Amino acid sequence: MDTKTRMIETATTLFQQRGYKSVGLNELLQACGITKGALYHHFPAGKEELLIACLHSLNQTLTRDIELVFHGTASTEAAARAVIGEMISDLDRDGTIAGYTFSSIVSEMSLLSEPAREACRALYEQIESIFCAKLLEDGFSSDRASSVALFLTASIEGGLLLCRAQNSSLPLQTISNVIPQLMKEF
Amino acid sequence: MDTKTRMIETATTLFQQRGYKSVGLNELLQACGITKGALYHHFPAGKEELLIACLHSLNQTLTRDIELVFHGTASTEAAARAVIGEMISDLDRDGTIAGYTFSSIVSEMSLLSEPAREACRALYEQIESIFCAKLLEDGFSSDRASSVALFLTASIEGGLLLCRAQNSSLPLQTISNVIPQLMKEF
DNA sequence: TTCGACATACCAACCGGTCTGTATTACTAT
DNA sequence: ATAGTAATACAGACCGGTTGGTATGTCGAA
Repeated sequence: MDTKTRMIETATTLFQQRGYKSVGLNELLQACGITKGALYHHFPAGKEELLIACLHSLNQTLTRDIELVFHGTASTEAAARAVIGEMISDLDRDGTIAGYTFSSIVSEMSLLSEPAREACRALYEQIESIFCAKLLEDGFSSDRASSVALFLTASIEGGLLLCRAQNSSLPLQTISNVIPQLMKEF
Repeated sequence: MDTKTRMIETATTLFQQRGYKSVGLNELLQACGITKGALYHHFPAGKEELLIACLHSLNQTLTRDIELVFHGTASTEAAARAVIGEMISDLDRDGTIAGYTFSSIVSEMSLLSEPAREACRALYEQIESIFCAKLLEDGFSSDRASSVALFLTASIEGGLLLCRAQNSSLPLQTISNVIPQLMKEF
């Protein structure tokens, strides 16, 4: 794997786990096994440009991962619960959340960097659109599909925050169990 | 108002808006209109001790504010929507979210400081317990009440993240509209 | 005259970022 | 085919500014 890709992948995980400011440049470089020369060669604008690159990369990774799960499941409900299930087992195994969230980046950077905020917005939009497409397949109306998609995205991201605060995967488990109720047409 | 209280109130808002690391000590002192002497006089352990104090203070403020709304409304559904309504008008007025959330602190500090994580956990627990009590009043079973309370907390906090990313209050509006569905007994 | 409540000067460590040096690869002119 | 050159891909020393934190000084009230 080339240096640039390795940098992005390593940095993405660090940023997801601990946010932007908390991850120092030197620590980042050490984790990637590179030097400042390499960083500023590939990302002339420095740390923030790397962050944006990480968010774009995350967009593709996340899209691929989620769509993979979605194509293998029947309903949106089952798909959502499968996604949450993966998050739970990741969390129980590693003790930390990285793969599916970027809440730390959103909350920290939305007021600080407009490009970063925009990249986060696009990421959420992408996730919502995948949920939304599946909901339409399930026969939901366009309006309700987009509402429920947003609600799913929000509750999963919020659930992750609760997991972080409790240092446990139970909140996500509860979220997963309540989701069916949300899916009922009426 | 005495110095210590003023410090806590000012710092709380800053931490809520931008997280912990992003708020520099000097900036904090300037915003509070004090000097380092005062800070380290009242909080010998420094910045982190101040953060913990902010979280404890936030716990009381939030409890009071939410309970006030809850006592004035009939159902949990109406109460939750009223709380969200306040968040929306705050957001539309100030352009920034502070009063009801601490997601930036959770995601940034949960791995970094155990006391901070614990304080955040207690905060969420407190919020959930208020929702839960009202749900029990509404006749929900104990199990369902705590599940729904957690779900409400998560989706509101997640909705705030979406608002931050979109720089708009629309996500919370949608959340508010979908909540009734969640409340239906079945 | 002691003690709480600060103010202020100062500090080492660290921050993100720049600069210059160098090895390797790619291209090109003869 | 080969010598010359330019561009790429780093490495690592260095920089000014900022960080959180400390030590000492001041001053009014008890």
